[in-house]
Amino acid sequence: MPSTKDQIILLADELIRSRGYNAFSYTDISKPLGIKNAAVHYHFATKAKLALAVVQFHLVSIERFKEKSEPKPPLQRIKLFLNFYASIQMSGKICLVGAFATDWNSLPNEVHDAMLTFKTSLLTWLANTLHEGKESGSLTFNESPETEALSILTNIFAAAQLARIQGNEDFHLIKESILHRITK
Amino acid sequence: MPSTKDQIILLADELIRSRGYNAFSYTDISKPLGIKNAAVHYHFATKAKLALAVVQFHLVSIERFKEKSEPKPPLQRIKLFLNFYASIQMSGKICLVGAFATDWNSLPNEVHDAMLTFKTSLLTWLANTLHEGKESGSLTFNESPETEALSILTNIFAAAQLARIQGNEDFHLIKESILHRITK
DNA sequence: TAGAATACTTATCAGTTAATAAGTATATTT
DNA sequence: AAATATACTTATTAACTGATAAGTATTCTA
Repeated sequence: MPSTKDQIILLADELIRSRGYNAFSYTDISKPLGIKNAAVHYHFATKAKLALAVVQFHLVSIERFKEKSEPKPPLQRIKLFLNFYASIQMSGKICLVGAFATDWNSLPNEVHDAMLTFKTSLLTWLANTLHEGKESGSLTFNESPETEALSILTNIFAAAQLARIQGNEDFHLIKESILHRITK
Repeated sequence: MPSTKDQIILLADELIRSRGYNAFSYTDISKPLGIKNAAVHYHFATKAKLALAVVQFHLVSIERFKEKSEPKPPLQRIKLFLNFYASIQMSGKICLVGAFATDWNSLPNEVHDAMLTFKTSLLTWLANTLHEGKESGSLTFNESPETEALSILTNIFAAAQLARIQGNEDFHLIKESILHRITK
């Protein structure tokens, strides 16, 4: 069973990516976990520090994802990546990047810095994977790997946001068009 | 000089797209306008109704944009569209779609419905413009106009969000890659 | 086994939130 | 000129916010 601290982080992540950073309170954390408000403050003195812990949790998650997908060929890795976003979309959530971009100006510098690390980590991995796929001839695209990575990331995380407005048809159209673009 | 009601809408729009729906208060509206809290409530009884007015303002804006750009050829229209998003990005704001997607679950059905109209209006215009451009031979793309429209919209509005995390270099890379993709 | 660190609870707070009721000045209509 | 509608202000509220201080039970350590 995960520690209280980990449960708080997990729930905060859930809340940030389903309701938004400025739309959840310490009570939204403490009540479901059956603990008191002050217990949350014991683990995370401020809401900003809790937000930082959520980003750090994602940084660890992405590292695990990289390691897990490493043995697979580039196209398979990209598909895993896109399916990961599909699961986000299906659970009614959005990507951390989209969630924090909206509330950017209510977040402290530490969170800004951690989010930059997160974004860079994602884009670097995507660009490297695309590059490797092009070298080996399994992937095709016109732009540089870095630009194509940007295009894919913006496509997929915005698609999860768009899906909130209307169903998930658009999401899958976008997902498929990304795959068309890089496999043709 | 615009009416108080219009000034409230304009300022609310500014606040929603710079800080987020759940990060601004009635005081953030009343203070800069030199009026009292209750005056804002006089024009917009609830915060949700103010949000709805902001969406409706955008619906009118987009209609004006369509009319204004109508005489121009498809590629020029797309360029105007992308430049409009560039101005959003440069002013540190984000698209309404991105802003409300995050706070989606704190918004009432009326706003949801209006946002669906907004999204549909944007995508239909984009798809029609792309279609016209392909017919006349000025634009080229592999997917259907509807899918390409989805791809362009997600690219550009997510790019404005990404730009919050780090500079505006990525934004321009994405903007250029969209143009490459449809002009080649 | 004494002491200290860990993980909380109880109790409280000052500030902010959206919202409401009642009053007032000004402009418009009849 | 009287009546009415418009556009506010004054004053207040209950609920919630993130945060803190002080106390307590349990576990680990020397």
